[in-house]
Amino acid sequence: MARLRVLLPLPLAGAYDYRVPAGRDVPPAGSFVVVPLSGRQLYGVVWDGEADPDLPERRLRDIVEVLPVPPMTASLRRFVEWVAAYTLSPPGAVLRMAMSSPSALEPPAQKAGWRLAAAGRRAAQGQGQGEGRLTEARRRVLDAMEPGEVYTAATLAAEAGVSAGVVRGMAGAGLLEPALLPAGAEFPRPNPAHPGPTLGTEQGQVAAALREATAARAFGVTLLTGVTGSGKTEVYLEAVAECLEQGRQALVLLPEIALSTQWLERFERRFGGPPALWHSELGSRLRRDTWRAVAEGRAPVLVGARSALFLPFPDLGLIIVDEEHETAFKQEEGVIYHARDMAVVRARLAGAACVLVSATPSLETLTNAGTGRYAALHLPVRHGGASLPEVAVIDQRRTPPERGRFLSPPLVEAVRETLAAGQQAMLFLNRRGYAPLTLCRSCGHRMRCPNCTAWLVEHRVRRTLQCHHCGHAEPIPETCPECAAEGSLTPLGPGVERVQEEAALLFPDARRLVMASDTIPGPAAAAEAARAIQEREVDLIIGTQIVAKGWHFPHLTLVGVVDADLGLAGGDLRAAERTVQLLHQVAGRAGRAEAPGRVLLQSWSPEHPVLEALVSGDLDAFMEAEAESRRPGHWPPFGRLAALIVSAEDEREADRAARDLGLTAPQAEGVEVLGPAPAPLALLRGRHRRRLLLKARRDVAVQPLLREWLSRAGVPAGVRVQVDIDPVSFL
DNA sequence: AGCACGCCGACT
DNA sequence: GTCGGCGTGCTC
Repeated sequence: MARLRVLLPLPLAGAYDYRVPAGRDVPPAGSFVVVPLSGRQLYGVVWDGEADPDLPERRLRDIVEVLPVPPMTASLRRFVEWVAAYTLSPPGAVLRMAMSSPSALEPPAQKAGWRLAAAGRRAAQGQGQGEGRLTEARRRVLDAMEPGEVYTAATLAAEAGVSAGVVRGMAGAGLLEPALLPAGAEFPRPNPAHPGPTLGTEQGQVAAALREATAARAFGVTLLTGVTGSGKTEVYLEAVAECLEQGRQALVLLPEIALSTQWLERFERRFGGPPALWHSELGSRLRRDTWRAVAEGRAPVLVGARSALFLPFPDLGLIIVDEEHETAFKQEEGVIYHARDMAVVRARLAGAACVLVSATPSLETLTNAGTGRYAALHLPVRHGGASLPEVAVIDQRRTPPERGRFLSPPLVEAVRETLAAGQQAMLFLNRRGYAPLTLCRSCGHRMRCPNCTAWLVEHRVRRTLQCHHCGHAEPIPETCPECAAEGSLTPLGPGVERVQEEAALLFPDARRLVMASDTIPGPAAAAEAARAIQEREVDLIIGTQIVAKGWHFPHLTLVGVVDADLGLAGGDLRAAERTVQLLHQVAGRAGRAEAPGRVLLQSWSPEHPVLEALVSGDLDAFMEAEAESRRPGHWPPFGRLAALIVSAEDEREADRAARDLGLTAPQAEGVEVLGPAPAPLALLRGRHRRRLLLKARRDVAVQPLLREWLSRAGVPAGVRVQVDIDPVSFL
């Protein structure tokens, strides 16, 4: 009896061997199968390679069933293996991401529909005999139908522009016969020939280059840069159009797909219809239908969050990573991976073109473009004649805000002018809630999270103190929990809620909108906010980083950054790079139409290179300097990093395990291990955390080193060691 | 990921 | 004397 290997979506070390019952066909690699495992039945994938001939027959069990789904392509199987090896995760854990909708593997439910009967086909060809006179309405229904295709009564009536009664009547007359069709959403086919927006000369040239890269039907990476408003989206949608014309599938990754309603409008303008969507908020039904539509090639374009990389595209021709510098592409839990980097790998294994898009590319990507590994295309000007906003710093030391206030006089004045001119203004502060710290004025006690090394953030609207790391929330106490003093708890520092309170005092007549992840929880709220702003129902937007991405606010002419220094503190390798990217992105919201924009950055250290770069607008020079500061120490992208996070409920256990790991650290040429040290979030969700950082030269393969190190060290029970290859966050 | 087996506290 | 807590270990 034949044996084969089956990979299961579980964190097991490898594939398990199963038997194909006698007389049954041996399913090819990639087939989705049902197999027994310790008394239950699981879905798995027939994997490549030979089964172990030494495994005794009695330990083998039979494959139960081969599922009627297109097999997983070799390209996706290699991708699963590659990601597992790179991230040091069990392959099954990666496979689980590629099987994220198990119910999609089951035969789809069928629903009742109609197709042309023999009499209907004759009538359609004008050879009807005795089936009654062919009315105009019935004629239209026949014209709308393809022979052999199955339609629901409702879609058929809608397509033909007749009432449902006509369809019923035709069925009664024998022109149509009942048939079953797969239930679930019909997936629209975006039309590459749809007349989209007209491109400018330079846009057209860049679009042509991207089309060429896509038409090559081979792997290659292109970096597409250009300031906000230069039309990068419209340009890369031409690559999508080319991919569709090639008959291959296209994948667009966006950092925050759930909030991207304006992006979807631009897509529809180009293609006359929507793409398929993939993100964590999809309902289970839509999720299942989408997964299956992708697998069957019925979804030619899919737009999604990072997890969409693991969808079973049968013939992927193009991957776009928009806002490639965004840290949201880094998955920080479970299998820890960077979707931008994995997109490049997925494209290579699929023989697809890959386009990385950003106004402010990451240093990693810039370096790859600099060495010629990636092609580079640039859109130099803003489309439609709009100019870049003018950026200036407000020196808080010279013109400080009033005591207990956070908006300095020049910024208040600028907002006033803007509002008086009937234009919109935005105040940006990357901090949710009312105040980041609550302090007792009487004894100095600070309200902190019981589970994490973090202050509790006051959310005045919800009347709670919240931890932004673990979700802990408690009511704001009347008295200090430490010294019992009454009314002594004082909010310290601003969050967007507090800025909105100040704005209410300063600009009482302005219609204000707070945009933060807790006030804009999903696509519907995002769409409503975008609409209200576009319709000028809002004068002043007060927002966190969610306002930075992808929005188009044509009447916004002033952006005030409440705290431009925020994010520069702390020993994070990428703090400066990230701050430049975020603030540049926010600045790009201003002045997109005919009115020129203005950006004011409140800062206590205007001489900081980040602020100077933003004011001068010379981000290239800033990134070059950033590169030169990282090169000598072999910091990324000129070297490799891997973080080990050791955690345990017991603090001493965590300490001991981390110390033991440090003592057994690999000693090799070009490799350095830093730590252990308490993680900045030394306590997270009740676990004590220690960090070690392995730094290696670029030419060192860190995975074998780490594998050997971890197996040698032997982690005690209760202690968890997470490996984060290419860490982005240093918490 | 489940689920069983296994060793220490409050009960019919 | 048992029922049950969830800590370790195995599943082809």
